[in-house]
Amino acid sequence: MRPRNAAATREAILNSALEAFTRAGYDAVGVREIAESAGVTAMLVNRYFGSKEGLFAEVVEAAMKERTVLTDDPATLAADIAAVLVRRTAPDAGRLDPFLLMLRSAPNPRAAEILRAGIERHVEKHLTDVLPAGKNAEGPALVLAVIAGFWVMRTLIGSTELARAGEAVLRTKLEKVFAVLLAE
Amino acid sequence: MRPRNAAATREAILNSALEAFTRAGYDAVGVREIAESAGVTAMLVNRYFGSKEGLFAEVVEAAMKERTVLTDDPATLAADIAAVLVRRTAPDAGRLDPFLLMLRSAPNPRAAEILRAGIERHVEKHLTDVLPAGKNAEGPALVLAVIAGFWVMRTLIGSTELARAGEAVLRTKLEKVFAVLLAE
DNA sequence: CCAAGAGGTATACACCTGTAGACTTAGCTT
DNA sequence: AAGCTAAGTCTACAGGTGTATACCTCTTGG
Repeated sequence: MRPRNAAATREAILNSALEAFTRAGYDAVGVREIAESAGVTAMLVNRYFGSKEGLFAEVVEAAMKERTVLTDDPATLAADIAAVLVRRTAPDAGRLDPFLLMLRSAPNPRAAEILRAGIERHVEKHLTDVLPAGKNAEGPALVLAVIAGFWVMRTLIGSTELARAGEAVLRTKLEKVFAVLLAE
Repeated sequence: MRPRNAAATREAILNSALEAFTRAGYDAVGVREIAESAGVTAMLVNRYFGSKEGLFAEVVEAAMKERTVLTDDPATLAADIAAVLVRRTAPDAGRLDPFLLMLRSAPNPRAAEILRAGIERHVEKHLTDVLPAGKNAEGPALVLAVIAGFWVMRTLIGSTELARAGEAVLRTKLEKVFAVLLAE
């Protein structure tokens, strides 16, 4: 049994859940699995978060609230996004990115709705704030789409072509794409 | 009981499976569900396809073999892809696209591997063939990534920004992106 | 000192999962 | 008409799902 510390236990469950949901996706993870890896019984999860869905909602909120590593300078934004993206999706990179959480959980409609809300409230908003307030309203959304797609093909699917391609080439091409999308 | 026609029954199962896997993804669909909607017992699925995984493999093969509607003219390729993509992801469009099959099933690693093979053997290859044989080897893979990402955000997640944006704007921006990626 | 309540566990339910093995029946062939 | 085989079904298993109810036990406050 865990030492009786509600706050710490909650945090432990939240961490286990983030790891599990990101690794396998909402549907493929059971609450028992999450609970066990937090050193706790399954029922405690429901006591603290109401339900599996409630737990997921908190995980998403926590994952998206963390500031993304981006410049505040619109001029280097495209290059910055491209560089971070290529590095984070590299075959040897640690696999704990909010995008993976999203892509692996999105097939479940309830999870998808939670994710949509989180993205628009945090990620998309953050991107919009950095950009000069112009009339390019769909720019950030399209940038996110490209990022998501790159994650899908490079890590979920494991495209051999994207694995073989040099990182420099990918960075260059993606930078051009982001530049096009972020241009007013 | 179905009339005893092995070929027709096989086809019926295959069609039901394509529909179900595309609508809900590999993990969220049970063989009983597929069998029932084909007017058949669950065990017949395994008799014909060996296992759920075997069935999925045949579904993917069939779905990807169908020729994609693309010009053979490299000059209008970018515009063509953009137009088809925006139309097929429209909120009122019928939802039976191989990309949905892929995105909803990719979280399962075994399914992902099957999908990767299918994509590289059919879709990616088709795209490569249309392009002028240049040294832009990662072009087609990146185009697929953008398409996949757009599908994710517009239909799986349901981004309100991408729903609000006019189709013409989306088409224009995507065309520019594809042009960048397909350029040598 | 001991009772109250918070933190955590145990048991159970109703249902679904993929698939193995034994069984039945329809339809063609002789 | 009979019989054989392909086509299809039935039953069952071993395990997993989320979660509701009831229970236990440690810690703290009076």
